[in-house]
Amino acid sequence: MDVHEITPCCSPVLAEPLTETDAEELAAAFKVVADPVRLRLLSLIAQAGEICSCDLVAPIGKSQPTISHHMSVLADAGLVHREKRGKWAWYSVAPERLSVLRDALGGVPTPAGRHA
Amino acid sequence: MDVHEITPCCSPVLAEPLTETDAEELAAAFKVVADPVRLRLLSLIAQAGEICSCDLVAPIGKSQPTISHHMSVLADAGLVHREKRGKWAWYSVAPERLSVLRDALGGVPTPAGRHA
DNA sequence: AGTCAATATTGATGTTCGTCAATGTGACGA
DNA sequence: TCGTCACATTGACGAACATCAATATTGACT
Repeated sequence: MDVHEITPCCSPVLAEPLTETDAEELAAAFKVVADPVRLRLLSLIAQAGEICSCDLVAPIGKSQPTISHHMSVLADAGLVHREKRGKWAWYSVAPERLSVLRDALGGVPTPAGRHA
Repeated sequence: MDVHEITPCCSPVLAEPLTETDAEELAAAFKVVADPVRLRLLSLIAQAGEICSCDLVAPIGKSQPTISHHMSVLADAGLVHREKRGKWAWYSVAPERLSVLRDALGGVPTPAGRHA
């Protein structure tokens, strides 16, 4: 499956009416992140900058096929980059892709009062 | 790729290791938004400012119980406010809640220079 | 060649989730 | 009080998904 094309940038959920198709795509994109294992994988990869699958199985505590499956989901969604070097698969995050999701959640330029 | 502007420095997901519990919570939160019907509902409500259930069923094209179910999910997640007035239930969005999700995805509080 | 190590894929299983028909719960008006 | 309208809840069904054991594939090394 190629969930790759998620509408480049501008699907502010709160701004304009979502077509059924746009909603499907956006939902599919969020579904990728809506899993605890994948979130922890993203976290691990981000901190390492670059990491190989062999170092992902143990910290997560799931079987190797399960990790491989989740990494494929993340890679297919474009959230991580996969590079095979020798027998190892090295992963790194694709921040642009995360930004797409973030922007979809409220393209609102921050209500001007939210500074903290 | 034009990643020169990204600065993936400060997102909760990308910044510190997610505990298993934190990952569960975050995933649950994203799961709420990872549904096309709920996204369209959010979109409809946001544009109307305030809207009652009776005006949600037709545009979405699902049964009344289904809409009611999704609205409960959104309300339980705190993404919308529910106010019963007479027989009608009026809904409005809770933007703060969406911000939480957005921040989790790369919490840069809008760099103030990057406007679309 | 042959063997081992790392990762991907297959098949199967249990669970979660979206959906609807039917029914229940209040609220309003005659 | 009775009937109706708006919404919530229940129960059930099917599809999607996360997970693992087993197996396949690919790369490196001798």
